[in-house]
Amino acid sequence: MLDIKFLRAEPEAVKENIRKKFQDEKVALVDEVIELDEQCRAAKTRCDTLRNQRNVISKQIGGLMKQGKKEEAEAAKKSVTDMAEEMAQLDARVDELSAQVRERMLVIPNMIDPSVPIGRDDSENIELERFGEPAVPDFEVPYHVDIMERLQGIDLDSARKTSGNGFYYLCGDVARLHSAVLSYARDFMIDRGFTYYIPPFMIRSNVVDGVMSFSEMENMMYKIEGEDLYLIGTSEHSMIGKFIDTILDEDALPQALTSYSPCFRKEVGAHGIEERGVYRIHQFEKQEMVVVCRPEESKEWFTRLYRNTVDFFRSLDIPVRTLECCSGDLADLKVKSVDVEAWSPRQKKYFEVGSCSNLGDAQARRLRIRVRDKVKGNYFPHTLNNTVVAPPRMLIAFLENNLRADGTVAIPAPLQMYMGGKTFIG
RNA sequence: GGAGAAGUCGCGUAGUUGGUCUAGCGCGCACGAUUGGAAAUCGUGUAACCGUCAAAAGCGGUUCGAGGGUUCAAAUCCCUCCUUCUCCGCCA
Repeated sequence: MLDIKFLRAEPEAVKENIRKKFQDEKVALVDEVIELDEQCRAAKTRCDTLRNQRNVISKQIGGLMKQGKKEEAEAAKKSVTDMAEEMAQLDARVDELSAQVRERMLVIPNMIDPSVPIGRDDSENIELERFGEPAVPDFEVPYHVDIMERLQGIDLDSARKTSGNGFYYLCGDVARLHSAVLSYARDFMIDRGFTYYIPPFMIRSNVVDGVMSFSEMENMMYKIEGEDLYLIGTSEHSMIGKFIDTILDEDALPQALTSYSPCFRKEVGAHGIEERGVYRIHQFEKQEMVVVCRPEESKEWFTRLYRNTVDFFRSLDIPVRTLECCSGDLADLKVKSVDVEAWSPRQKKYFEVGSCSNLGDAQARRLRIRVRDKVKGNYFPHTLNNTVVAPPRMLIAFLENNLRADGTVAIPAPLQMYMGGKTFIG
């Protein structure tokens, strides 16, 4: 969400930004906002003036009543009554106009960072850097579900019976591996100075409204029947939600948080749950990073955040690359975003395992998250988020890359203490 | 789930026969005075958002959990909702 003052001052820049994102149909919204906003402010000014008059007269009436001057008081009352109708109309007009302005402001995309490459869709995302050798072994790497089944580590048939498609039972060493990865990720981030959180796994509708659009909500969030509660789709929802409508002290910044949670997603829409396996599912678990920082520090944090994920995967011998989201593929709220992708020796390509985003001040503005600054006045901080790791999807990369010719799976050194000292499973 | 109590400007509180409430007081905080320095003391200040303005100051508006209503006028009266606390019940 943009600052409307910025839009008023730089309408052409906002339009140019919309074009860069190939959303030309939204260009007209800019002029509409300017027009509606102007009307809205005019109505508000007029309404405020009337209300001021009313307040002044009301106060006089109070004085008159006290002195017992009944007739004068009655006359004054009448003059206020005459204003009431115009005021009511103006009030309604202001409400209506500001709703129309907000409606448009919510869909006008955030200003993208100058470094974001211009492109229409995900096919034009740009590889930034590779880490590790994308090796293909000389034996065949099976589909990840087959690897898991051979390890007696997954039961999809039972999950379909109890819960339907898109759910899983993990068991034995694979389940243990799943927990080990999360425990290791937790400690990995704590060691890097992040504060560990276990947040609520359900949030209220007003928080949901704040952190996502209506269509996102419809396509992602599971609602608890008969309660004003939704299952979170990511811990970012509860972690950012905790700051809604708050003013942080300057010395509380930066907030560098790492949170664990299960994540629940309906996955309605474009992709859906069309594939077998645990790549896209209704339930997974995730270690996340969330940062709230000073605006001038967000670029530096952005790089640090996705490097954390790269380092994490590299420490588990998984080759990764970073992929910069082009303008057209960038979600409207984001200033810049980089995906971390892991190498799949079976598919011989990289696939997404995490996404790092800098939201600038847009999310903070939308959620009224502010920082107290007595000298310059309160300001909106920047917010960022990134995936550390999200199994079981991550296990696909893990198993494929650590699979050995004899069918066993190597456990890299950092994970061994979380696996009871095992150096391999199988 | 049952019963009761309560939500006021960072914190704690005052304020309910509607009108100098333009929300008082205490604490905290900031600045200043005093001091060799400090404590103590004294003084001053102490919210957010919107509008007006080139900008600041100033001025105006809104906000006493949220929303609606009554009224010329609502922290105060009425309605609906939310939340918190206490006790009981149930339960990882």
